[in-house]
Amino acid sequence: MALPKVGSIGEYIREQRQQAKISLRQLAEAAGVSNPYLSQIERGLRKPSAEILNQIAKGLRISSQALYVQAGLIEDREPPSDVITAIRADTHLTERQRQVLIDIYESFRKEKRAEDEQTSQNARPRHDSASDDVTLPEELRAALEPYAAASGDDNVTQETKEG
Amino acid sequence: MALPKVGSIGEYIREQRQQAKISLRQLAEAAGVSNPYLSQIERGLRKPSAEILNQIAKGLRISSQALYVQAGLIEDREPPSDVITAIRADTHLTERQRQVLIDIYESFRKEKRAEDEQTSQNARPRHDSASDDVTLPEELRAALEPYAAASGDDNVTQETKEG
DNA sequence: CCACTCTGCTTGCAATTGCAAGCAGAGTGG
DNA sequence: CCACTCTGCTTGCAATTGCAAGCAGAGTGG
Repeated sequence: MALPKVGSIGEYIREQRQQAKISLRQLAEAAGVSNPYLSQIERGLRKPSAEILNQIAKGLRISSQALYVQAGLIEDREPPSDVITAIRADTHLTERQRQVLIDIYESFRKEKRAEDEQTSQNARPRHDSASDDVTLPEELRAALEPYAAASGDDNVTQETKEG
Repeated sequence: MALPKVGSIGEYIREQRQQAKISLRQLAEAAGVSNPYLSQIERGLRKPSAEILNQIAKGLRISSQALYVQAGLIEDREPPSDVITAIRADTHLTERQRQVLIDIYESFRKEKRAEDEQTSQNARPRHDSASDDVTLPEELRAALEPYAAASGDDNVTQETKEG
């Protein structure tokens, strides 16, 4: 169960190569690997490094991802459906930024939920403003205050608020 | 230019690990590799196989793709902002909430990029305190003002900025 | 001080990768 | 038939991976 089917990567490469009507040696050259090695990879006798895999994908002009998925190295297209998952997976953010985004998102969710409940039965006092209101709970307002409140100064305070 | 920087995969792993506040041995165990090997990978002395890379990604609970991109094994042609996709697809948010989240996210991205350029020179750990400044550009501060600053005013603007 | 437990790193070695060289079979053309 | 050129495969070996064992330093607690 652990390994999807590591061996099948070779078969897959061979299939793709034959479909492209190119010889083993041709692909080997295009991919920058030796032909014996490619032969062994296709037959499952060798476990190519990620780099080699990538070069082969280039040589085949197929998506590297397709190859990695076949190799069981990528979970087959992680569904980005979940906002939190996407945020967590986003390497372009700092951990702190991630946390803030998630906090905001969750507060939005809570708020929206409460709002939805209101439409059926009256639960909470609500702002007059009809559709567009976006409120943040107190804790989050506090968290955002440094950014939203300060208007005159560009330099955000260096105050460290731990934990 | 083509290759981002193959060696940086190790640094990237180390960064992610330290950000997650786990020790080398802990990650090694979580990833199912030996601690000496992980040490060598992080320092760029070893070129891990695709499989190992995948396990490490799992251990770090980050996207395998992010790691492959870092390793220069995937062309990163994919929009790295699955976050935006996820936000757009989230039916539990109001349109206004979505817009705010996306705005914040994008400003974070800009900020992080600038920060990375700064720190790319020295491979040192960042500020010890995780208190990293999370700043928002002026336009965003303005956008958030109604929520963070004042609580009484309902008069949300009707201006629709079609994007 | 001493024992214990973390931290990451170094060493030495079996296992594996990756390739140069070469083999056998099929096809082409003189 | 013979020479040549494809096809993919096998062999043997240097280079590399990946790990068990162990080291040194820092921190904790008796």
